[in-house]
Amino acid sequence: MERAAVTARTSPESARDIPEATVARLPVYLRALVTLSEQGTATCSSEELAVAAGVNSAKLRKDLSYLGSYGTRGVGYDVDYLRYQIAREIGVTQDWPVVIVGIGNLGQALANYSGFRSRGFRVVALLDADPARHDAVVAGIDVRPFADLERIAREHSVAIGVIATPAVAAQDVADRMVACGITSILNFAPTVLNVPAEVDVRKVDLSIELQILAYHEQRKTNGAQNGAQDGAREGAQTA
Amino acid sequence: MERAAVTARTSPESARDIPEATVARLPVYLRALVTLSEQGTATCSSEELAVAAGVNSAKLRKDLSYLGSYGTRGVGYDVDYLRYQIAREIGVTQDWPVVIVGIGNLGQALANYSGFRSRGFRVVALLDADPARHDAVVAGIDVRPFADLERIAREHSVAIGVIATPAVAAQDVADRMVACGITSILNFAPTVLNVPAEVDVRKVDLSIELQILAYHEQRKTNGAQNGAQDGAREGAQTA
DNA sequence: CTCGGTTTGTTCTCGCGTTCACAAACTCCT
DNA sequence: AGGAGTTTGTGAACGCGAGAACAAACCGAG
Repeated sequence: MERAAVTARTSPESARDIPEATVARLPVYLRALVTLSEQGTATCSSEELAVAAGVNSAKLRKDLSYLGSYGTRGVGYDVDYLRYQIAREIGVTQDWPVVIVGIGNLGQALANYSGFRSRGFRVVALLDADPARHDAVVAGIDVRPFADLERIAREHSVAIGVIATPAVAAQDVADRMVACGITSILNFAPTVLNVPAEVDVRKVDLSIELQILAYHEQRKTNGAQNGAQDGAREGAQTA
Repeated sequence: MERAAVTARTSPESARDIPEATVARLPVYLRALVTLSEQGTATCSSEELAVAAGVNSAKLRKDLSYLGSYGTRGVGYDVDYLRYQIAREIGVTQDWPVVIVGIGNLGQALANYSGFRSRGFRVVALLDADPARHDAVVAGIDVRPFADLERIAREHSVAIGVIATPAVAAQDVADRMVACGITSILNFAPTVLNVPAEVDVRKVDLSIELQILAYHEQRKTNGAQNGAQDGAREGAQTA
């Protein structure tokens, strides 16, 4: 993992240390470029792209500058060219194999998500620990026993796993994934995963997002008057 | 900071400016406290809670200090007391009514998510523009026409809406939500929403999360050599 | 009461990310 | 060819968040 000094300049243009905040925005730019391309737009300015991506144009330009100089001053960016460059930088010029574990409501929704294949990913297996689900076919893919994980991960060189199980099972699934060589995990289960440092985990948590909204919503509605909810909010001094 | 004179108040000035980064972590702490409470833990130190929440203990203490002084030096935090204080600060001591628009695979999964009610939210309506879905009952709730949004939003004083439609419909849905007085939107559609400044939008985007993972994954596997993607020219060293 | 051990709350410092502002570079028109 | 008008790429200032470190506060033992 120590590629600190080995950041060789083998590839001509690729920038070496892209800030994390920029990495998180590149997919947004990529999607905006795809949309522009489908609309027949050949070139766009940083201002146009920034509006389409919902960000500040100065931030956009700085983000793109980490990848290299792919624009033309006085003109803008070639949509298809920039789109390819960002896709290459992210690493989605061809598909990554992905396994989904936990084929409940959410897992089925994910399996049916059409954006997978069009955006650089391919679902190679659906796994579930519950034998009652093993007969099902979801999104054209057989649901297999969780025990098949190791074989499938090996056969397809799977590096990315998605966890859509209940919270109690998530840590076990993660452990097995790590043991099978998976080094990137997208976790939909509402729990904190414990994994080795070299494994990347991103979490998507519905209730956390809603609670963040609730916090701000409370501030808004309390601006004029406390309430809308109820009045039983006095400082209940327990203990 | 001993602002005891102020912290005794109820809502008005209890904690004015909580950093956004802290707000985003409060729900994580809340969940960890609920788990600890269910396990029968009465008190915990910042270190224990930090481990359970997956963060640094110094960060945890600083976050909690924005809410007030709810701990006891030399002892730690009373689990149930702190849990209540965080829930109150977030605003989930009672349920927020929520509408879900777009009852496809994802919308159904969200409607069935049991974490809603237990974490401060109550689904009051499921709406879909497709008449073919209007006969369905999902999670015990009738799927209604999208046109019912205004009536339902008014009757239930709905402030939070969830968009689970295809991307092309999302902006229209958002516009209608805003027109109905909804001021917080959780958007699962893969598109950028354009809303007035006073409306909060949070987006959850599967393919963006996966692409971020793919970027780091590419860096890991390309540790030594760059260009395993489009470059078969260079001997692919899969170390 | 005093003292030692423990844990919180807070201050300080540092690094990252955002934004402004502008020179460099390109096109188009005359 | 040259100048006017655009737009990119980037240096610099600024604000926020992360983490270390420490004084204050609390408990229990003697």
